[in-house]
Amino acid sequence: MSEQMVFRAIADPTRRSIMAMLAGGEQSLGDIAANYEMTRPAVTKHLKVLEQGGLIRVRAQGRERLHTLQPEALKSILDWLGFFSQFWDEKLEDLKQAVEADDE
Amino acid sequence: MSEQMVFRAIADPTRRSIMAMLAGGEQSLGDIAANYEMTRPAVTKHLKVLEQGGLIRVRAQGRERLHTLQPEALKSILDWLGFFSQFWDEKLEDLKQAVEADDE
DNA sequence: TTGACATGAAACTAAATGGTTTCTTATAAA
DNA sequence: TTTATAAGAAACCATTTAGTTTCATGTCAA
Repeated sequence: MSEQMVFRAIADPTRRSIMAMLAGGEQSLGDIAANYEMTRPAVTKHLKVLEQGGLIRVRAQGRERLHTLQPEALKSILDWLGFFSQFWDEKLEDLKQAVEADDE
Repeated sequence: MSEQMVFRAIADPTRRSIMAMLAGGEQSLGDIAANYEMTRPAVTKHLKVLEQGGLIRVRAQGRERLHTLQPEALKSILDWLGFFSQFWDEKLEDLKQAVEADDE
């Protein structure tokens, strides 16, 4: 679950779309795949990449596998953006610190 | 310069490293390439991807090409993160709005 | 307990990606 | 005006990626 895996995971538009969909709540592979032209195995692979990046959690229930968004994993991205905010706008850095303080 | 090109550009660790380096100021291809094991043409390709994502600007000076960081392009990423902050932490959304208000 | 259904796994393919080498062009400096 | 330097361009290669098809497995329901 390295930082790199998060960047990799969000690089693909289909995966970002899946994340947006899961923001609406837990969904099975079938539910998710119904929204795309591609086959289920293709969607499964995207879900695996998202899981490796820590962006979703998977839970088996009966013969289904339910996927839930894990948006906290996006903090790596926020950290990275924070570095550049030095050269851009100090407010992003402030926000980042606020979010982190919120963690405890 | 689509949103996708920004996500694609930052997906590669070498390119993120180049961005960090350029945060220190304008640099020529030679300057940048000196910091990597790979050949100059390889670095050139990375720079092209960064340029396509709007993350750097290139300016010719004599026989050199000077590259400067364009961190504003990272706003697409911030926007996208902002959507998920709904499901995570409202503070990120606040920050995003603050940054955008700052634009005028 | 048979059948249908949700998923996993494996083998394969096409295209994109990250890299190389070689060659050319433009500018600066001796 | 040669010569050296900075970079672009093109052709090529290996690996990864995003997708497919086919087959196997586990679970629910008739």
